[in-house]
Amino acid sequence: MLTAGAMTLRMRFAPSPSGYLHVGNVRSTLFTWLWCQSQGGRFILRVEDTDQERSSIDSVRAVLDDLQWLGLQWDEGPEVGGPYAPYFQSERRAIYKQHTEQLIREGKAYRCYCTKEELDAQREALKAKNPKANFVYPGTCRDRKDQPDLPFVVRFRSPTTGSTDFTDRVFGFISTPNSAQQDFVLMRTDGYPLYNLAATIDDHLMDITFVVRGRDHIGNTPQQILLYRAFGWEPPEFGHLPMMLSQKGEKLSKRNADVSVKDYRDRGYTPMGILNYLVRFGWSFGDQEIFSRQQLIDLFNWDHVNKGDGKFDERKFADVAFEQLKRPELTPLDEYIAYVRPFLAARGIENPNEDLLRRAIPGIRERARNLVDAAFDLDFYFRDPPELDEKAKQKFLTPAAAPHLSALRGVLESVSEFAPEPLEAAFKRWLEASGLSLKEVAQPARVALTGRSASPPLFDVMAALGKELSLERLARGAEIARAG
RNA sequence: GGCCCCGUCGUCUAGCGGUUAGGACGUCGGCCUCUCACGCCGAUAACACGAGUUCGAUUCUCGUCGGGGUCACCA
Repeated sequence: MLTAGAMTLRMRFAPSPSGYLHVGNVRSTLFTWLWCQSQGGRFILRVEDTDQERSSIDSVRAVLDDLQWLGLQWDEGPEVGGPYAPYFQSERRAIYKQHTEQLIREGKAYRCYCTKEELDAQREALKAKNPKANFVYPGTCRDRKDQPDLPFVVRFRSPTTGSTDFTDRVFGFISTPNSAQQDFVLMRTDGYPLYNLAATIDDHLMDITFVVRGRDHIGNTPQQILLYRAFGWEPPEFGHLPMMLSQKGEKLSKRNADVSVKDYRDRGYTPMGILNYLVRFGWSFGDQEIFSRQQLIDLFNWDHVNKGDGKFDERKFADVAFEQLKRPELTPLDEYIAYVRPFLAARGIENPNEDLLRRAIPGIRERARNLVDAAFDLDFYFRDPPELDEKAKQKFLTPAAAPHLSALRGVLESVSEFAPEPLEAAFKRWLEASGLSLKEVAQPARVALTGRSASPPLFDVMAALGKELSLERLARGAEIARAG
């Protein structure tokens, strides 16, 4: 139907910089980005900042930062430029004005002098008579003569018969009767374009071939198609995604700071942890749940995109994020280190010993569900002496345990290779000779070494800490235990 | 209310006429174990309802009910 084939795929993400980037936006962007990656398409970022009241430069910055952190880099747009610049709609006003004037000249749009107040009054009057009535602009100014001295908005002259149809990549054929359409506003009194006008003009001028966005835009699509036709342009393909609802089933909004990318980043989720959860929301690949970035690029397709809305599940999200963090093939050691560094810094550990960090991370991988936890789990390795948990101290660093710790220190002093196996062997020999059980000694030793009653396996901890630190901590633990 | 869309365990989902309706999260048991975890085993729980079509419907059609989106000089 639409021109395809030889034409290069060009897709876009067009955020309005009026708040944090939330997970719903990210999912649309992710699907867009993935499809561009796999099809060799171009991914364009366009900032829809035509609403001066709501847009802010800080929000632009936040959106760009979040996208880059997630690894959803755009090929054209702010910072990287491109052949269709500028990519900020606020800098394209002349273009919208020119196109609007063209529509007016051709009689496809007209100036409307009704004020907001007048319209609001009409709407209220109607509602007063019949609360369920649907107010539509009555077309008051459709054929009104120009009033050079009055402020005006520009309205589109919508058809009243027939229907506007399109075939959605996800939802299939969607037909909307034009009788349900009204003369929607294209340009405000202040000369700024409204969303449908600006998006349509830019999508065409920027050669966008495939528009992917949330289902909340389905109602805008007929209006935009009407505009494409009015300009004599060919509409792109459209693909709408089902809604991502909050846990409670409400629409996600930018005011919901608790579902913003920034928030999950602060909570210690990695980019792939976030993307992996989001990609499975509305898309599936059989029973597979966990994917690498490259797998996603290779496997993503539109055949398995669902239509049904869904509710966001915090616990499932946490689990997917954990799964990504846990597996070394998904988060290699070097990446893990880079990710966890800021969280260690937040705990006051600014320059952790690199070797120690490398040795310690394998032991905490399977128990840290996120990077906040990881930094906590790693903490005792780098703090000397380790922070001592009061309860653990009282329970295990008792006078009775003191001689055991001293003895253990002596035993380990003679171990030359500080690796888990030799350590365990030496430990067990000593237990056998002294008639002690591992259970009796393990917890006091753990508290001495880590300051806590829960940690990775003892021998792994000692191996990671190394001989010097291990002996030092056992000695100190024995001292504390003796003092009771 | 108009227009549009959707409907499989509590949640994300597999299924594309014949299945003991599968997986994952969660929850509840158990195993493993030096602690905490990881892991493993098991249990729990779903085709909204009603008519058709068909030898046979979770699957196709229609209706009902339910849910959602949208109807701005926001995007």
